[in-house]
Amino acid sequence: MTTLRADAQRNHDRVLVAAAECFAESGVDASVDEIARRAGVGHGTVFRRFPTRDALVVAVMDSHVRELAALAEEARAEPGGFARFVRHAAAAYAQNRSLVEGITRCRDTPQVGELREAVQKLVRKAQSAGEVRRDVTVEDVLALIPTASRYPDVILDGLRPRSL
Amino acid sequence: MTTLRADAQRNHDRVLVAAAECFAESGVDASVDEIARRAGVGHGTVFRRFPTRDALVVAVMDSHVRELAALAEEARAEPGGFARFVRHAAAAYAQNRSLVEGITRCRDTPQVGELREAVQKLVRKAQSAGEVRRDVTVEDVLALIPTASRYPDVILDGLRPRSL
DNA sequence: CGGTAAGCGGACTGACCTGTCCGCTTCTGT
DNA sequence: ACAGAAGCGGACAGGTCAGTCCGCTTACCG
Repeated sequence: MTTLRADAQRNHDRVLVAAAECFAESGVDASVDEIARRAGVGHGTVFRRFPTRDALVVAVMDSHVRELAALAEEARAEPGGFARFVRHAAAAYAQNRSLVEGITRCRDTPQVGELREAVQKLVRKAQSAGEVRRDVTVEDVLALIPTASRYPDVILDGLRPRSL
Repeated sequence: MTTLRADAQRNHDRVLVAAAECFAESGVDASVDEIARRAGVGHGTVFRRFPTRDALVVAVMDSHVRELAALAEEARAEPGGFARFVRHAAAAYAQNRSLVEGITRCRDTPQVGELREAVQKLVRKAQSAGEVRRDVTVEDVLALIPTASRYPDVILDGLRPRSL
């Protein structure tokens, strides 16, 4: 990929920012027209950089997913990091309504794969420490985060081993 | 409202059945055309009975909501009925993907009001019996049922008072 | 059985959306 | 400063969907 012309690069960035805002506000189905308007470009310009709307969704989710993965990575270093991660991730979901559907839609991208891996390690560590039920999987944790954004304590309690 | 002509009544019922099926299979955004096709009528007929798509959604949700309310009513009679209700409602949600968004969209209908009331009583009783956290509200329970359709144990455990 | 009101359904409208295309503009290397 | 490449954006095509309308059909009642 040869370098972009300066104006093209600027528009590229503007589109990405505008798309992230639109998705967060109006959900992941925000129209390309709306995004282009907010970015101050024609919608043809959006399609030149991102050949389909889906490509744009993937591009926007990319950075969000990376952040979550980094969060999981960090949390693994601290004791009790699992709960911290769940709370942080839940807060991110609470602030951005596009994350649930957006990340679901990007399930098969390598970035989400890395996120899964990071959370996997975190879960295993927490299980070894007796902080989390043995039968809980990464998928379970990722699936539960949206609910945890409203009910963190219910979810965290529910994930702890029962003190029989 | 004068009584309908026989054929009109039959079509009305067919549309309702078809709509319930389409919503369950394709989600609550299934198109009127699809519903009309399945019902074997023209889509003009659908719009004559249900002036907007939303009215159709409300009509379909109505019976589902009534069932859930009846379930809550029943459960109140039995000991441990709360968990039973949550599991049953969760199962209903699991089988019908339209319930989550459908019921959310009908939040302000009197039927959902009755459901809320029935669940309210059930929750209070369960709290008196020490089966459910004191700080849990009806809204919380209704909001958690979709998650409970995938993770009943996590949710039920999370709703129990902590044995400190 | 025949008149008539009720009902039917498909053609039509207008809004909205994704994705393409091409004449015009702007940047950039020399 | 200039030529040519890179980029721009709005017009356009093609699709879907909700909702309307009206000429034709069908059920009902006397």
